[in-house]
Amino acid sequence: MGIDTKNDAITSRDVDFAQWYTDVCRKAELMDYSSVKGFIVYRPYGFAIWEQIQNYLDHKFKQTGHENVYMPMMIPESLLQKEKEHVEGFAPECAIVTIGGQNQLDERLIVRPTSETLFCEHFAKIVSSYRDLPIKYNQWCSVVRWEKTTRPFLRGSEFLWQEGHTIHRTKEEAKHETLMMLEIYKDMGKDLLAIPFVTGQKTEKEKFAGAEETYTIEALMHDGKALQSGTTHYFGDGFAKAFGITFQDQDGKVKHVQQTSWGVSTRLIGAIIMVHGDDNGLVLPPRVAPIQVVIVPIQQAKPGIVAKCTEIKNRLEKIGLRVKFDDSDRTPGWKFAEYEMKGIPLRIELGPRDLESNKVVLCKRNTGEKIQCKIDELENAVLNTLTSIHEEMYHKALDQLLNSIKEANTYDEFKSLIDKGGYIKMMWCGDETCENKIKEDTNATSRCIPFEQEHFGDTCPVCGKKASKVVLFAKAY
RNA sequence: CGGGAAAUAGCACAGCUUGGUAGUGCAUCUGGUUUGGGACCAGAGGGUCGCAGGUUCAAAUCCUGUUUUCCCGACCA
Repeated sequence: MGIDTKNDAITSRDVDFAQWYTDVCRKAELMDYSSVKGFIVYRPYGFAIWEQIQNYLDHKFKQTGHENVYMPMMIPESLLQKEKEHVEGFAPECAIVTIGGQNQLDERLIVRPTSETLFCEHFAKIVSSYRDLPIKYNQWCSVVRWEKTTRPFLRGSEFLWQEGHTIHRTKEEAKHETLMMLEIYKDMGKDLLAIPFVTGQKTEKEKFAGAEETYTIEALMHDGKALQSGTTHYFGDGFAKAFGITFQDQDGKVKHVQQTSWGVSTRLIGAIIMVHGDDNGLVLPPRVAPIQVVIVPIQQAKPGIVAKCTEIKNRLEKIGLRVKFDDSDRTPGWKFAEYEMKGIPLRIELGPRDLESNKVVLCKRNTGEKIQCKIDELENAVLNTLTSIHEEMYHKALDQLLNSIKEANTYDEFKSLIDKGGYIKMMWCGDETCENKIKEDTNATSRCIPFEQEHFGDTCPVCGKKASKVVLFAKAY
């Protein structure tokens, strides 16, 4: 009924994107707010998406020789302060414990905002020979950063993530690791999330506190804003020197290790929502969807309906699919709307008409398209449809990304383009003052120096000096 | 952290101006009829009004503080 619709409907994506996003987060039952600012409850359905991401990445990490470990949550203040740039980068957003039990602590403890320092302290203890290298660790955990403005999944005071930390014998090996992990993240976008990422290097201004080089995967949201979705860092020997991580090499000399770190977070859930979602709610790419297929019975009281649905569920589970059969006494219309809100990629409808003709209706979440399918051919049809849903979603997002990238040859052109959203590519002199000016004038930031470089000018449109690199700018979350 | 708005049942809101200890719709529960796009009828349960103080015979309502959320800036994954 109309009233029902009014209460359950979400804000239109193009009317108020921010409100739409919040509505989807809550109505798709991904999260709930807690009573502490910036800390959210990850509800089962939201957490299940994270678990899919974890499963995918954990497998890739292990395939590439990484081991999972767990570091403490608390960092002694003195430890965090060992690397100058690092502490300066994180100090403003640290939560600090000053009391333990009943007593004031002698040394304050920082709730980890990231674990570089803990890994470094540990590495220094366990490495002595080149034979000990490389060490490739990963940690799944949460970190705390006292953010001033928070939004579910996109920016929280606490968020879940993985952080990889590796140390290597040579610069080449560490750099290779840094780029290999970036490639794994990019592949994850394409294979799992159906999100195309632009990859490239961060400018000096935007790189990680303490890193020598930072690389990034950048995605484009439906509202035209960019989202940094993951980063990998090459540290060189900066941390190794600060923390004394040394080893004796084959030539007998004592050397510092070469180090990397890399991470993605639950922010990826925000990316999925904002890249794929629509006015009916969430739209999940099939491979990351906790439930890939939902079976909705029509007139389920009629003989044979429930039995046939159960049979279909079993057959689909047998080929490895995640399937839900909703035999609750809700009406079909209610179930359609509910599972669309939750973004389940494929719905199977089965009623008396279907039973009679030995067919089912497949309905694709991403397009709404309905397809008749013979029950005998169900397995292949479902697998193929899920595959094509993934491909359609990826290519739609890719088209949006590519169409959004505009070239600016003058600063005026840049300023008018940047307000329309998307990425703007522009020649850049390499000077941070130009980035700062752009930030001040337009609120846009440099997102990355893309790997795919081209040359369409000799000067930086902002300052007029010589320019050799193309940089992508955008307004970002 | 600055500027603005908000907080009353699971959700969305009304009540506040002019104090007299809550109301509507949806949701929930029970029974029945239904079922191909958020069903219908009948009945029932549920809140002390974000939190903490204050004023008052009396506070959802007035005052002070505080927390959280949303929007806009500055900061960041």
